[in-house]
Amino acid sequence: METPAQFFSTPIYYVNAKPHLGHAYTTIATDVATRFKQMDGYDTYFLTGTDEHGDKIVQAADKEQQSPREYVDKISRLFQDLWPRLNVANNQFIRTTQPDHIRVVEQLLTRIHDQGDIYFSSYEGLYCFGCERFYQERELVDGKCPDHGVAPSAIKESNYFFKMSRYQDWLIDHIKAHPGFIHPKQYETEILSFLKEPLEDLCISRPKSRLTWGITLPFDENFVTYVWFDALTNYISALGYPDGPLFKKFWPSARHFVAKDIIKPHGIYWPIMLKAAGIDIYNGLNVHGFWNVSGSKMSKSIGNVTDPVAVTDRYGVDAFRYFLMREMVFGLDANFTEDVLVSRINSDLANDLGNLFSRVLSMNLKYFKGRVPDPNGADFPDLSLETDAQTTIQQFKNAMTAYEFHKGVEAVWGLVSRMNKYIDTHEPWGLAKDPRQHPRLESVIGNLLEGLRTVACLIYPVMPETSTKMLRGLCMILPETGFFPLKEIGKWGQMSAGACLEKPDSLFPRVDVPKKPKN
RNA sequence: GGCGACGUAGCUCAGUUGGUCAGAGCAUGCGGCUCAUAUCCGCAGAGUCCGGGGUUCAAGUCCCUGCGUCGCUACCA
Repeated sequence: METPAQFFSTPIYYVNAKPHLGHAYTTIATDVATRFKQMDGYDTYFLTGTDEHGDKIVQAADKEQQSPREYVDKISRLFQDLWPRLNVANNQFIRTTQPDHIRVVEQLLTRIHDQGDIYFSSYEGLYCFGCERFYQERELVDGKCPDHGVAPSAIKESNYFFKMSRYQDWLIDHIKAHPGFIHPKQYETEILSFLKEPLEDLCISRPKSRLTWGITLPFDENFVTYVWFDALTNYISALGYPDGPLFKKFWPSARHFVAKDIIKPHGIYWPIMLKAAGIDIYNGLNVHGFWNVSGSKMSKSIGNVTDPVAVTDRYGVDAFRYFLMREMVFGLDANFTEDVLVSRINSDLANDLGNLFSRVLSMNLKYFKGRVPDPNGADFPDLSLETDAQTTIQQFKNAMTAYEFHKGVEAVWGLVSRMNKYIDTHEPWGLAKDPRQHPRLESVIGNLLEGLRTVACLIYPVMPETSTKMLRGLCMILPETGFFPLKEIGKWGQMSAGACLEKPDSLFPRVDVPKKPKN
């Protein structure tokens, strides 16, 4: 049987500011999904990158007295350097200023232009010379430009337009015929409701008199292409469209992760562009919500733009990744607060998981000098955790397959909790006092070790470092991939009997919280 | 204005297709254990599931309506 392929992407991030919490979340979520699919037996490809053309880039570069090229190199570098620090294992980092990307954009534009879905037309609008842009009536304040306080002038400009309206009915049918194309469902509803209104055609160019930092239209050298034909095309240019082996293997298995602010370009423009170009439509869109910080929207003026580097430096990468996946219901908004992060670290990671790992291994050390009990020793069906583990694996798989990361994490913690109860119920310290009970004690410890192995395997997508640390502590020999395939995890008795386990370091030290004085 | 989301225990929030759905975690109180990172386990409390109406044998769960919070309203040519 052929290995199924799965392509995941993040948006390419616009390099007009440095990376923040939102970028980190999208990218980590995509990384988690990728790692999970690998465990589930897929060949995966994970793409991220930066979007580097356009007006705002030129302005930002001017402000820093740099050329656009210098400027985009600098900011793009910040993104490229961030991902390894967050344990994000992307296969490729694409930049829209790369020649091979530019070539594909040109090809795509040519193709769609040749078949007649791009036309030239003039537009008359309200233009502010200070801002160098057109305004919609509703954007004006008392009929004046909000930045300059000057009434804009009515001027005429000609541009190229993409005939999206032609494909509106097709898109509606496509969405309805492919459940899950836009996930979660509430965003599909949203897109379909947009599509109830007639689509207007998309302006895809800017005259070079106004903007030169872009890709020149292949059919008119006086214009550059604007935003979406440049940015969205990255998803296929990165794979080497039209003939590259990656493209042949991974297209159209793409699922694009995006935040809810860019569902329209991804849910409407992009499928229509593909359709017009005669390219297969991507598999689907995974849309997530926004992170608020301490209860308010992230913004520069409030000063709560959260820097992922600062958080991970302080609390660790795995704790950060865990928090993001556990705390946000995929698709809904969530709140990021340092208090809540610390509370999650202390209760879930230190008290539940870390302490469980520690108590089991120290009992094994105390009662059996660290030797792993023989799985073929005495069998006590009433002591088996195998069914619990298998149930957990199934729940985990179901949740992760549906991109419900918080549920996947919860399923694993359900097992952690059951193991803590199990210890209390069977009181190994009581069994240890009676030599006749030693076979039972061995079975209890053996089951707990197997349970820990299961947990260690399952947390791999979310917390790869901790997974490895735990598996090493359990003397499991890691496959070269760094993880155990999902379908192999449930098999009981995989620990090597007789291996000698040492007392490990704490997985997650508690974070001291100064008690708040009452009142 | 239009469209959409949300409004569930002190706090943060889960609740696919209507029928153990009145929940989890945290916080709080009491009790238990000692293997463990002063960790773990048990028990307890509170909520008219925003208000009102409707459909149904049965509704946080569907429909209508009111209130509150938030987001989008694109092609910024």
